[in-house]
Amino acid sequence: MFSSLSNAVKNVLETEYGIDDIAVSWERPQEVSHGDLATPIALQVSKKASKSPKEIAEVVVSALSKEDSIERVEVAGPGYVNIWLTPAALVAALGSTRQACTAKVKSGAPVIVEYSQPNIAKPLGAHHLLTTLFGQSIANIYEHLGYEVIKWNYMGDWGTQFGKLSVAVSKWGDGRAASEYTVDELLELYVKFHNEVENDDTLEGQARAVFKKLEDGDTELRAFWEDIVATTKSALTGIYDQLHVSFDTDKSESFYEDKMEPILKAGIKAGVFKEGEGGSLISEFSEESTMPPYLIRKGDGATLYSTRDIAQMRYRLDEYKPQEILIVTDIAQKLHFEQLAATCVQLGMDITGFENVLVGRMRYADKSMSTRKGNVLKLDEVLSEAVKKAEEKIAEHGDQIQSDNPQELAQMMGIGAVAYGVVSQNRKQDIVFDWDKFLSFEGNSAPYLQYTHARARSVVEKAGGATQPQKISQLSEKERLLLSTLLQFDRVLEEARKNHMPHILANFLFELCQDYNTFYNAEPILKAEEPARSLRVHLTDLTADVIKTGAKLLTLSVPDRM
RNA sequence: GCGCCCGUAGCUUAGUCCGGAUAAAGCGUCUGGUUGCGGUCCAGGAGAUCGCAGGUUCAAAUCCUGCCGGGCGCACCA
Repeated sequence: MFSSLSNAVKNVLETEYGIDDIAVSWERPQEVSHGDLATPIALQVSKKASKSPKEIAEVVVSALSKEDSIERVEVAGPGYVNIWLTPAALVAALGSTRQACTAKVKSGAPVIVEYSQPNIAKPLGAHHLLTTLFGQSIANIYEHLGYEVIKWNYMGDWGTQFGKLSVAVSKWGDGRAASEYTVDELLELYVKFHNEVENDDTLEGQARAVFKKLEDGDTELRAFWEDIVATTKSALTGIYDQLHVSFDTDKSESFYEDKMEPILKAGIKAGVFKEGEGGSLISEFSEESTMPPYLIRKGDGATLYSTRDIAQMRYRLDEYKPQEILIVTDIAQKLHFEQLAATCVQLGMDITGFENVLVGRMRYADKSMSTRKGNVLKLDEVLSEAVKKAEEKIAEHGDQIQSDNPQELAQMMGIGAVAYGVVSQNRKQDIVFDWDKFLSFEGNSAPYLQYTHARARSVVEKAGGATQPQKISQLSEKERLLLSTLLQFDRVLEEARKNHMPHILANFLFELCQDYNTFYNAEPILKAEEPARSLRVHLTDLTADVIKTGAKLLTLSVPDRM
């Protein structure tokens, strides 16, 4: 429907003013009194057409007034065109919203989404929430819209940190086999290593030497490494399950162990990799770029994350021929990925589909989080605290709770509140960790969405199910508002996908809940006369479906009863 | 030093890419609303020189320049 209106506007602009290269944007007016749809197109083309905005708007209005779906259209303010659609057109258009609740059939080249990136031998920290949840949501939205998605967890399972851990275990461990240590114990040893460096400055060198040995194929170290990887992966699984996070592959740093040599050879041969200080290998960039040189190989011949990232880019392009590669990382890594991209281009790779999707950093109010210092807030602690708070909340409401399974509900609310706190915010924003914020249960929060969903489902159930409304000739103000919000759903999904911004979807769902609750309080549903009753039940049913669909894409579950 | 990001009601944020109507919400605060389809809800009030100063424009939170404040990055960690 929107596209037919857009075409009508485009046609008249072309015939009247010869303007044929403008995209017509539709907005949802802030005020109900401004109609269902509005476009500032007349203001935008005013200069090009050398006519006043109002004059152009009049022309657009007269063209649009011939459209069947339009009840009323007028010029407003400085030159806006405001449109009121007919009730029949509005109700008919709900079909596209209903369709948007079902995942589309997948087709086309795959989209690789890389996110979470935990380090082996370390527990997930609260700060991993950002890349993990934004990545998962972005992947979910792509998948829902019919893209073939490869969800990729690229774990830090290689590198000098392994040398450090090996040194720490042999120096300060209690003699147990490597597989016997828990992740938390491994973290303690890792932290101890960094503390001891202050007393013994040979430790760093030892760690590097041990990693070099591992990389050269030492079988004992290899077995040690495998034990640690297995321990960490099994610990991660539980926490990912709670967050509704899952992956299609976890090909990690070690996977590229044997894929770096060809890259290094080719890069040297092509003259892209040059000798740097101390026998190292670097790539350099043009002066205009202002980027510092990129270290590809260390002076001692050992590889780096940059070496593996180049090999990984090559591998992904060759193996999957993806249309997009989205790597979700925090903003501190921006320079690294710019250098990576420039280096890949120098090596002749076509990386047009690559984007480093940046998320903000999470900080505590006072100290910055650093695994090396051990002052990390562990994610499992955050989650269990959230569930505990939800349990208290449920107990407070006692008799009003209708859920059959309060424990499951506490999980949904607690984990949901934390996840919503992350995913409802612009991903580029830094987040200062604050318990009150993460355990918010009122207002713009996961439980608000969950409550509204349960309420709507309950109404539909009491109505005996929803049916297609017939012969709607008029709409109340609240019905119209809810309806036009519901109609935004498919466009919101596309916008969230295109910009890799899940919070656009979260904001929409919140607004939908507000509009539904306003409607619910203003109009009787079950006691209304036909045909209003069937329309209202239908709107209620669709609202519930949209909330459930959208929430799921954001990793949130919503209960039918609570 | 060079580069990047951020600065919007008391607090937390949306809006900035692509300039347009009276800057939009949540929390907090004040006043109201349930013999009712689920009150974890709803209606309303107060609360903002959009960090500061210039510039471009018919029109600037949005674009440009400078400054201030906060954060981050800048080769042998990832």
